[in-house]
Order: sequence, then C-alpha cells, then structure tokens
Amino acid sequence: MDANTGRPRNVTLKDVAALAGVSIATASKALNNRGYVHVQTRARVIEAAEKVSFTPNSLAKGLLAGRTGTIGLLTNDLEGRFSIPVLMGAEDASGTGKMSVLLCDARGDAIRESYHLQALLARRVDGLIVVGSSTDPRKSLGSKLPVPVVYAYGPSEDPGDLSLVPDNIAGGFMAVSHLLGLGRRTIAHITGEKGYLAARDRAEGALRRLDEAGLGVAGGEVLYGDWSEAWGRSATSSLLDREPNIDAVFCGSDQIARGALDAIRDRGLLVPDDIAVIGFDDWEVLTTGSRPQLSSVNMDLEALGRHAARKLFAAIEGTDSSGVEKMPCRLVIRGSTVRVG
Amino acid sequence: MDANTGRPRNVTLKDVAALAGVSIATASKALNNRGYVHVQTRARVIEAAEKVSFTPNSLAKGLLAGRTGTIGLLTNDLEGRFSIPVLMGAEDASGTGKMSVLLCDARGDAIRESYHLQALLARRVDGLIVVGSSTDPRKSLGSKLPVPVVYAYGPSEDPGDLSLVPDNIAGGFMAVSHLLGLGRRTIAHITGEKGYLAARDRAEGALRRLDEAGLGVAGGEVLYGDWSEAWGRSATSSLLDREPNIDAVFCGSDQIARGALDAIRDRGLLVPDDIAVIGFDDWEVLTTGSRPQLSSVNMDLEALGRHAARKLFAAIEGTDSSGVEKMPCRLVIRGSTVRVG
DNA sequence: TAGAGTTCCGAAAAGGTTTTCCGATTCTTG
DNA sequence: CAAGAATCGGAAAACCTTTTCGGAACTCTA
Repeated sequence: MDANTGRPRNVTLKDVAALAGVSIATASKALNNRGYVHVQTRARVIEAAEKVSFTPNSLAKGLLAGRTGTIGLLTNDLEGRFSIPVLMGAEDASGTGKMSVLLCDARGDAIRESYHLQALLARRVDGLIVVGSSTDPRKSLGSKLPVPVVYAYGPSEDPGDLSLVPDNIAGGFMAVSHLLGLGRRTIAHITGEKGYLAARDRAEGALRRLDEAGLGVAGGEVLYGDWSEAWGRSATSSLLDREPNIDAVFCGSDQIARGALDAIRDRGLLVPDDIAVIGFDDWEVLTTGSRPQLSSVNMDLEALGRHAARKLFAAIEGTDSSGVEKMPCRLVIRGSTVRVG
Repeated sequence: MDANTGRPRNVTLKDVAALAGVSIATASKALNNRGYVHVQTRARVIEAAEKVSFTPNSLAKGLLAGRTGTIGLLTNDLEGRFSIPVLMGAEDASGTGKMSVLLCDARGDAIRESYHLQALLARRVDGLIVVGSSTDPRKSLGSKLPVPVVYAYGPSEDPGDLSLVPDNIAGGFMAVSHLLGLGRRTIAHITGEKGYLAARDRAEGALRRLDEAGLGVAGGEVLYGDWSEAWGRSATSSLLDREPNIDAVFCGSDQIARGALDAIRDRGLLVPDDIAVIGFDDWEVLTTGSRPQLSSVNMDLEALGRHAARKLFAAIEGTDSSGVEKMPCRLVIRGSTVRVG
C-alpha cells in the first residue's frame, strides 16, 4: 500500500522472492519454467506470487527483450468506421491480451501524425499499422523506420511498403454480377465523389462486368456526386425521369442506396420487383433499417485487419513483404435485390 | 542498421553521448535542461541528438519514473459508437502525443476483460477509463487496483468509484421542452427496450417535463420496443391510427426517429408542420441524411471523454473523486422540428 | 573414497534512462 | 596569490526483469 495514494503498490519480483525465501533469479526461473529449480521451491514461489498477485512489469521485460508486445495503430479515420474493424481483426490475430494496441488518431493532420509517430516509436512499438481514411494512396512514413509498417485500407504511395486494400474493382464487378444474375439488364450506377479512388474503382468494376455482358451502364454514364443520401435521392429521381425502364441501381455507398430506395418508393415503384438496389459498405445501421433491407457489398475490414496484423507479425519476425495486396469483398444479399419470405 | 532486419537500430543516449564526446549523464542533462551544463556542450549534444534522430526510450523512462504516460481504455462497445468520441476527448485533454492510449475491446466477455486488464496493468498504465456499452451500471473492477479508474458512459455499481454518465433524464426533459416551446401539446414518446436504463431515463425526463406543463404523454403511455427503424415505423403508424391529433414525437434514438419520419411521410403528413420529430444520439449518418434533417439530443460524448480524462489525470496526481457525475446533453435543432428557410 | 556427473540456487550483467553526488575546473574576491 | 564560490562533467545507483555463469551440494560409479 502506497502511503501517498492509498492504492496498493505494484509488487515486484523482489517481493515474491523475499516472501518465498529465494533469490530474485530463482523466483524468475520458477515462474518462467526455466533452468533447474527444485519442484518444491517452484511451488513455494508460485504460491507466493499468487498470494501477492504478482504481475511482471512489461516495461522491464520489454526493455530487456527489445520487444514490447505492443503495436501502434495510426489512423486518420475520424469516426472509426474503418479503424475499429481493423483493430478488432488485429486483436483477433494475436490472441487476447498477448499483443496490445496503441491507438492514435491524427485527424488528417500531418503535424499531429508525426507527433503520434514519434510517441509510438518512443514507446518502442514492435510495429505499426497505418489505416487510411480513404483508399487513395497516402504518403509513406518512409523506409528508415526502426519497425515494420503495414498500410491498411489506404495504401502507401511507395510500392516498397506493404499495403492491404479492399478490392473495390472486384466489389463493383461482384455487385453487377449479382444484378445480372437476377435477370436485370438496365443497370445504373450512382456513386460518390469522383475524386475518391474508391468511387472510380467500384465504377470500373461495374462497367467491366457490364461490358462482359455486352451491356452499357443505364443512363449512359456513371453518376458521380457525393456520398450522401440526398445525392442518392436526387440522382435516382432525375435518372428515373430520363430512363423510366431502369431495373436495377448499383450504389457506391449504403447512404446513396438509402436515398435511392426513398426516391424509388416516392414514385410508387417496388423494390426489388420493379427495381433492385444494392449498396456498398454494408454499414449495418443503414442496411438493416431500410424498407426493404439493403443488399450490399461488405469489404470485410475485419478480415483485412486480421491479415494486416498477421503480415505485421511476420515482418516483426523478419519476413517482410511489399506491394499492394487486394482483399476480396463479400456480397451480402438482403431484400432490396431478392424478395424474401 | 541492424544486420538481421535491414532496419535502423534504435539509437540510445549512449550513442548521442559518444557522438558529442560527453558522458551519458551530461547528455541526459543537456537534453532535459537539467543541472549545470555548459551552453556549448548543450548545443553539441542537441546537435548530435538531432543528427542521429534520437528518441528517448519511453520504457526506460517509465521504468524509472514509475509513470508511463499511457492510459488504458477498456471498452465493451463493439462498434465503437461510444468509445471513439471518448478516446478523442481523452486525447484532447492531454495534448497530442503526450499521453498514449491502449485500446482494448472485451466484447462483452468477462474473461476477455480480465485478460485485457491484466495486460494493461502489466504494461503499467497510469490509469484506466472503462467505457460501457450502455448506461446500465456494471460491475466495478474493484478498488484494490494499483491505478485509478474512471467509468465513462456506463457507471460502476460501486459508488466509491468515479463514474461519468450522460444525463439522459435531462436529455429527455430538454427534448420535450423544445417541443413545448414550439407550441406542441400532444407529444408521444417512442423509445427502445425497457431493459435499458437509458430508455427509462429519457422517458422519465420527458414525462417530468410534460407533467410540469400539466400534460400527459400522448397515446397514454411511453411506447417501449427496440432500438430499430422498424419499430419506429410500426409504433408511429399504429400510434397515428389511435391518436391522429399527435403534433410531436420524441424518439428515444435516431433510428427510431428515422422510422417515425418514414411512417409520417407514408401518411402524407408533413414534418415539422403537422408533426415535429426529435431523435436522440445525434448520430450524424442518420440525422443529416433524412428528409427533413433530424433534430436530436447529442450526449456530447467527446466532452464526456475530455472530462473523464481530466478526472483521471487528477486522480493520477493524487486527487481522486468518487460518485456518479451526470454530464449535460446538447440540443441539436434541425428541420424535423423547426422549418428552415 | 575419489572423482565424475547432476541438480539446485544465487551473484551479476544487461537493457536505457534519470538523478544524485562528488570531483574538477574556472572565476571572483580579499 | 590564495581561498572561496560558482560552474561544469562524470561515476554510480536506481527502476525491474531475464539470463548466463559459476559455485555448492548431492548422487552415483569405480
């Protein structure tokens, strides 16, 4: 018990050793099953350790081993849409409590990012995962860092770094494949800002699949706008004015898809009977609340996070890789493309 | 450069000292502005440190100082709805890079939580913030921990702990006040599961305010259900069947409110002209996408997080407090209660 | 019984930093 | 010029753990 704070003092190996009547070295060996230590002595030490609930100081261990069992997660993704699944995946990949994660949000500010980076390196993290806020390539942290880095979601500009990104092209391809499989032939694509690589990639995949089917995109072109429900509504509405025979809409995000559903409903048309709608992101709060529930493309960020963590651990062990790896998306089918019940 | 990994070795104070031609002690003093060291010597040391981009090893520092500059954030809140704002607030309160946060998600599993707790204590965090997934009280981590703990969002069962929770009663009160201020008199309340304290508290605040105005809740009772859009739709729909003269609906969550907006729209009624709707949570993706945009009560979790961090830092410094502190909510007015130009 | 082999335990170093203490130099003053 | 004060730099301890190395005690064999 510490006199100043009234809180119990952290117990050290020395305390355990004293209680068990052995030296510090013996206590350490007893607890770690290392070297020769008499079975009775070991039992005595373990009992003593449990009695005072000894927890070895990771700092000291890390200092000695040159490994801290800590990784840094550096993100720019304010609301945590992307970082949290990645964090979860990383935690899964290592086993609970084995590896700890220091989470820093740079909030899109380079200065703040470099401060955080500094702090993480000072804490001697074993490695870093950098999560982007979009799939557009970002500046590399550089190759002269003392620890390995994996870029997740948003890739690094430097091909010498290892980046894991969702395969948006395949995602768009997959969404349109699904619609074609349902017999739809007049398929429009409404998506977000053209400045986003994610938007362009999803469109590319969609167009490629349409092309394979000998079709063009309904409405004559991909409709770029912003990532909002309002855009989804207005784009869908004016699209239906121009092309009343549309039978499917692939939306670049679930928000846009929600807007599309609303606009279609306003016309008195039925989803999916008259028009099938599919979104992108599979953001649960949006997809399961709508009428009907929204089919969507899930980027499986948790799997991406797991993979990122595994790659990072491998790099920490010495076998690092580089280049951009595209991770597959997953189709989640709900009532907006296939009538249920 | 480390021969094994090809990555630069971490540079230590010894390297700096050698480069500057001084002892380790002098180098330390020079860099920390401590003790007597000649101005030229200091300059030489600083130059050397910059040249090799020296970063002091936080582990060593922490080991010595008994302070790591790290806090643990222990959460059960899967999607990070609540933890992320709290994390941001905590980061704000300490200044970027000064304090680092170890984030652990126990996913509602007590075993996992205790593992994480163990790991955090082993890493010698200076303090802990525990974020609940609901405002229902949770088991205390106990008072015999070697570090201070602050409970955020979900309070501890033990009044000896310090808990910071959003003031849901005041939030409900505030929402109804707003509606009354708009001249509405027939106000219904549709909310989530009665098992949630948050739902009961918001209802209590609403009823209290109605009572002050000499009114009862429209429909005769608070409508408990679940936190979904579907419930919002069905509850609103049947409510309008029974009580067609409703002029406002206070919803216990933004999802429920979205459902209410849809149901009202389906009837051909106008929001806010015929019926005003206000939600709770101010979840941006839901409030700004709707037609019209949704007024809501914001729990200001970032402020709560800042406050939690400040309280934690105070406790670390030795002045800890206890009890449950209720943090005020904030009204965010949008088009669903007040028609905008 | 001597020697060899086993089994057990402890002293000490290492990891990187800060801080205290002390010796050494320079400067001031009588 | 000598004594004292002021200024500077370095040695060493401390934080806590793991690991290596060597010493001590014991058992077994010849």
